[in-house]
Amino acid sequence: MSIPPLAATTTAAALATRLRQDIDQGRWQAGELLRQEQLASEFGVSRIPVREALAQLQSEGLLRIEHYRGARVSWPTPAEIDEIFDLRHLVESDLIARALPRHDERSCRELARLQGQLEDAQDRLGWIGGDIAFHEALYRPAERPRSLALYRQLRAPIDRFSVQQLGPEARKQGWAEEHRQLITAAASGDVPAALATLAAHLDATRMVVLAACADLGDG
Amino acid sequence: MSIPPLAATTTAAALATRLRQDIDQGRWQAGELLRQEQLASEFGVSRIPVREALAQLQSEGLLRIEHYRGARVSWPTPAEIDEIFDLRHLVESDLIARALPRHDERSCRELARLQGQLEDAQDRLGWIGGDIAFHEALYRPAERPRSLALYRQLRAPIDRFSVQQLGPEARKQGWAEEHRQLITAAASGDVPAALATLAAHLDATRMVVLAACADLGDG
DNA sequence: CATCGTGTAATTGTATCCAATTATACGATA
DNA sequence: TATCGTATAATTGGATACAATTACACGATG
Repeated sequence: MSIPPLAATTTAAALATRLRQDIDQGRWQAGELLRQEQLASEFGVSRIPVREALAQLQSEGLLRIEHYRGARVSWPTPAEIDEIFDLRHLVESDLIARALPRHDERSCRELARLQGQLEDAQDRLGWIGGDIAFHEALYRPAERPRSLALYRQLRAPIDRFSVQQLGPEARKQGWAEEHRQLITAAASGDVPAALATLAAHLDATRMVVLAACADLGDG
Repeated sequence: MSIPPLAATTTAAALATRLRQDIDQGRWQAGELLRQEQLASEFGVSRIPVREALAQLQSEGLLRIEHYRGARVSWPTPAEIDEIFDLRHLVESDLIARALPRHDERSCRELARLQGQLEDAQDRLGWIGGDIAFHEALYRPAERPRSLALYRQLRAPIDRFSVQQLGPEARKQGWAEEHRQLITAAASGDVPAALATLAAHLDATRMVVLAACADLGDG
């Protein structure tokens, strides 16, 4: 059981978290403008923390702020999505190779627990959050904080496609199977197997995300 | 000749650029606090754009903002520096391998021009800026905007050590020689040679930065 | 009818002001 | 004397108010 985080956070950060979810859930279309005043009144705050939240999301690559015009959600092109998955392949392969030798029985139990929790997730946001948690637990023993942050940063702009396109059912079998193979590889320290599974996992996800991107671009 | 950017920028962005330089030049010590009011009066603006600039620099990893306490410049540990250079190796190797086949006579002339400009640089900031420009021109033909942005992001938190430690003389020979080898490899499309030179270039820089980190940590 | 000014409304960027929190000085107490 | 508690100052976070810029409606003109 985790200790509650003493609530010492800023409203701008809370807003950023909320807006991140809204973007993932497709609240705004491709180039639609996010109005500061509207968001401020919606959440009962002034525009100052709204602006700081928008700046934060811009630094995460989720939207782009144009001078005196407004903030519009960014829409990765298929080429950018490809590039992001190539980068994820580079970074996550490095992470998993470093993490695997350092996994132990306890960390593998944790992985299994997270996977169970993931398969029980009810809504799409919980499901994507569970997937993130699983992979972070998989990579954490590498003790590479910068790479882990980079992993998060690379996922951020494309998770919306998974959230919006995939229900908890789509590709659930293949994806759960790959996760279980990763747990097995972690338990036995089989780096080549983990690398192969990870590559397959990423390639499959890439195809789904590209398809979702095309669909949402049309609609 | 590049067209001047129509000056359409915000004061927060201008402040961020200036503060970035100040951090690179060692204006603040390891955990020293940046005072908003002081910066605001120094630049003749209110605290609002100062805060936005600080938030921007935090997102770049140059400083960390603590709630109701203030912003202090972040100080990478040797382990973090190692990790950053490992990531640079991954990303820049990928970039150079993709860029090399797409270099032509014109782009190589541009590389040579930038290298000449770099060797003429007078102050340390101009020198580091020239190094950044050279590597960006080297990687740009890859047409991988995300990777290029990542390259910038990885350099940002460690360039200060190069700026503060290295004069234009330190390791100038070896470093200029490596740059010329990279130009030759680009002209001939010799990917293995470029990868080897890049690896050596990065490793040499890593050593210098780690030494500078240790020195500045002591003083 | 299309196109170009012009003026007004809407929106963002910044300054000023207030509230919330933290740091510091100073005295009480063991 | 060292430590704790309290009052005050210093600082940040946020709200309100104003200035700068852009978007839009509307009419004039070819």
